[in-house]
Amino acid sequence: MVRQRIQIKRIDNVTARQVTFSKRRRGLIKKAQELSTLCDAEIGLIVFSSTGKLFDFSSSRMTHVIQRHRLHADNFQSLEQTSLELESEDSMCALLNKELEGKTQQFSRLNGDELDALNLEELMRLERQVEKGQTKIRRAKGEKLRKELATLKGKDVQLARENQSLKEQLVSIDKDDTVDVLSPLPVSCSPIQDVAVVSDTFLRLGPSI
Amino acid sequence: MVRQRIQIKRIDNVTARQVTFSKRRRGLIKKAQELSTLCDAEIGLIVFSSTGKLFDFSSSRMTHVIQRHRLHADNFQSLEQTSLELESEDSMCALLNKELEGKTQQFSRLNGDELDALNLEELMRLERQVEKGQTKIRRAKGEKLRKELATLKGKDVQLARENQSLKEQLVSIDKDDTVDVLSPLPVSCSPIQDVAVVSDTFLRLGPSI
DNA sequence: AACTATTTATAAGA
DNA sequence: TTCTTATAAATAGTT
Repeated sequence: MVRQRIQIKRIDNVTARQVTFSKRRRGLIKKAQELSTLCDAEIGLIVFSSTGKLFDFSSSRMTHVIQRHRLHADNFQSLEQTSLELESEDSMCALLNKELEGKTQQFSRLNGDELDALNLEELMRLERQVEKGQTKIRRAKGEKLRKELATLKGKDVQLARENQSLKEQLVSIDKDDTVDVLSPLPVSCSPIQDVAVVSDTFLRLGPSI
Repeated sequence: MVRQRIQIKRIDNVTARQVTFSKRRRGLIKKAQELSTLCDAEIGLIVFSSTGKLFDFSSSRMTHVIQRHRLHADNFQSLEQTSLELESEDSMCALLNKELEGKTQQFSRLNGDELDALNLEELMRLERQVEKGQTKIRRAKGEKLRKELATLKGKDVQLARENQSLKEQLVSIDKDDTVDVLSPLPVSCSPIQDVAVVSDTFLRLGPSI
């Protein structure tokens, strides 16, 4: 519908799907609001993202909209309504269970387990998928690392400065000879520990930063 | 919002309101459909006109959408929970739902998405996890490949043998001069296609067999 | 319902 | 995520 008209079919790319979802969800909710205001309509809108997140809008209490819908639905579906109503929780559980199983299997396969049933092509697709994820993870790691190092560097400089000023203080105190230099320094005067964090971070790095 | 931009407030003129309702209702439902298709979202939309007429759309069973909505609502409205009915099925569903969300997130992260909340150490753990999976997947691919090649090789040998025997038959038939050699060979006599599978398989292989 | 001048929504890219 | 922008889609007012 813009730049280029798109087909109305599932967007495979996860990122693109999330972006589109975010934009269109807001558009949809805005339209629902406008319709309810302009035409004095009672509206309930429920949206679950593919990741299971809930978004909703209702012009009045959602429970009221749902109640009213049930009343109307009863007129036309009194046959299947009773049995469905009773089983709904059960079937909900069953559905969730099935979803969970599917997701668990996908997860296992991404971890290299339960691969027996896959054919060569599927294995190769899986391999590509893992490589994509790997790239993203490494990029995220690199960024996180850069940020952490920048922070530590700043801290480092600051601590070195503090160190310097503390040394100067000690020198001037030594001159006065009025202080017991054997008593422990207050905590804030022990920069060595904090500086050590820098090298610790370096040690924890993998081979492929 | 055309010819002249309109204010989003109740349309007083009854006719105009009905017309607008009809147009916008269709637009809204179309948008809901598109969003559910494009983004794999579960959507329920309920609209009552000011005259009390019901229009609705749901990407799956409306009852399912409503149930799922109640589950989510329950998580945030523990105040008004009637403690009696929530004991069994509902809490079971809520639990499954939570599990599913958790698994979905893990899955996303393995795919390199939703990494923002992870710290450096977690990212590195994730990287190692992906590498392990990758190794397993590659091993599985290699094995699958070896098997497929072995099978094809066997087939190849057999087809070569068949080819040979067919040629011999042709030679002996030529001698007789009793056969129309222009008529197409029966399917089972066209070994070229089958042999081609071998090289096709080679072409499809990734760089890291 | 159809038309069409405009507004709005939004896909792609930054 | 948020902004921008070119373009597609929706729609207010009219016929």
